[in-house]
Amino acid sequence: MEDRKIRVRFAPSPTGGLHLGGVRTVLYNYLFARQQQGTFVLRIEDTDQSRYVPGAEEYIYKCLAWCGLLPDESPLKPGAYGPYRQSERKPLYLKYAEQLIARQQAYYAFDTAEELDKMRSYFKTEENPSPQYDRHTRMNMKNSLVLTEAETQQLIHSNTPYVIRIKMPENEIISFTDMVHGEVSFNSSLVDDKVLLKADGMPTYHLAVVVDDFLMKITHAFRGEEWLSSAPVHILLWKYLFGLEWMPQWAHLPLILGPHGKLSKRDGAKYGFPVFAMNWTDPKTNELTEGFYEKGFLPEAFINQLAVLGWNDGSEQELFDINELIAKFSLDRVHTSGAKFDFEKAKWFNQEWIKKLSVSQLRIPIKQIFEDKGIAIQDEDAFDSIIELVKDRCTLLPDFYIQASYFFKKPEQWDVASVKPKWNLEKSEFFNALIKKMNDLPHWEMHEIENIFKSLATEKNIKAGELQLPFRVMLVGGKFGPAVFMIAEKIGKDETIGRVSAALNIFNA
RNA sequence: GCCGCGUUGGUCAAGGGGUUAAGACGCCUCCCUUUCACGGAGGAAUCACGGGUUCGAAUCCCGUACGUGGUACCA
Repeated sequence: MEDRKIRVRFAPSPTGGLHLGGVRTVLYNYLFARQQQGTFVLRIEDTDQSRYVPGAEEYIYKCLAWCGLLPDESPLKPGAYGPYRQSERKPLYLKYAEQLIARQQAYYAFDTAEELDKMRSYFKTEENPSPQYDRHTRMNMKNSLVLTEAETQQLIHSNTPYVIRIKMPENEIISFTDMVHGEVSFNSSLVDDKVLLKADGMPTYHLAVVVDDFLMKITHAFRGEEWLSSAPVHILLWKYLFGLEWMPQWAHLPLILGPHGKLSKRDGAKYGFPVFAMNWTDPKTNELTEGFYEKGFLPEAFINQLAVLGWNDGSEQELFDINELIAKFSLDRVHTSGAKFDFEKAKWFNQEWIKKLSVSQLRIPIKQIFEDKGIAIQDEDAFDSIIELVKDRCTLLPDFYIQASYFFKKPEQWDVASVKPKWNLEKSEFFNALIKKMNDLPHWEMHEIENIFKSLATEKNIKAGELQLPFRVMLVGGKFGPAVFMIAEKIGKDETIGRVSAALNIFNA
């Protein structure tokens, strides 16, 4: 048991966007697998045909690829334990359900949806708003526990739809040791008779997760804490079907919360931050939910923040690359309590990673942004130096466009308001004279430009400082950016002169 | 309602019987910078509450409150 090869899995259901919590679960799986020289498998939990969403599975691969968290085994890259889509494993599950029935650990139930509703509303009281299908109610229902063997067989043979439910034992303490929560226990009397096999022959999550984790030899199972309350069902199933000694070690990860509790797509829309890894468009409603990728996050930053949202190494370090995470990650330092996602901090992580990465690593995504905006980059070396010049001012990737587009085209508008109040004839004349001086300048180089600028200012008896701001606004459009004379050097003599005279017309108007 | 899991500044968090209760984000002040940032120096702000145990509790125990998840032929 102890020397089994480590195998972990991420098992999403392809029903929509991949949210923060999902990515973090992938990440912890990935880190653990890499650290332990194990195998990371991706299994698609598509047992609910009514929730099938076209494109969702491809989307998951895309997100994992962007994050750099690719699985070792998946539907696209099958290993020895396929198929990796539960819908394709359908024939596997029935025999396990029947085995449970044979041992009276499960039973057939023929209740229709209407009959279930009826039962629930009949037993519903103020104290018990949601009655369960359990030891209190099951003997009032239509199932093989109350029907005779002959009646049951008759119903099955006449193709009456049925499900198979687990028969929860009475008053048994079910406990296990969770890798993050420690000892957790439940009383079986309080757990309902969960459906294991649906009327369409598909297993529910409860059966599928146990059967597949066994068949795929999963050793450690990470999932969100929302699954903790159904853990007793899974544990019982392991005990009945395969033996507890083969059960993976569970780790129920704390939830990632939004500003007001559970993180929802709504929060993202409402507070202006993404909740999905990448843009997701619901094919039915056409509704678009923004992703971190499109928002301009670096995968390194995204992963880094998710890693430390619920885990830390005990030191003051906050910035980790993937290799450090692989080396340092440990389940016993994963928190037990949920954490609110803080978009401000997310931006900080991105900014830090922009500073951390080399220009050549940054170039590709930034170049893409410029090209999407219609600015073709021919000279990559020049582009690199511009990236270097402005990177301290950027927190999200699109900021590079805002901070550097004026190197490639003249400003679309000028921040006239910050110039106008102090604008006068003398200043206007200064710039006219400056145009001439610049024109005559043989070496177009920042210090030389600065020299003529300052000596002209002295000559005209105006403080150079008061002229630099208008000059800046003329060249970049606003009050931002690196040293003005550097900008002038980069955009060139003709362009500088052109922008000064164009702006002069506006300022003098 | 019932069951599970939680609770250290606004947020992320370290600390797990004796600490001036780290650090980070955000916020504020100042320095640097005749732009915006970066950077630097400071500041405000925390152990949910009530009982125990103990010489001593943020740390251990019990309650309460609050939050959160579950309570589907969804995962």
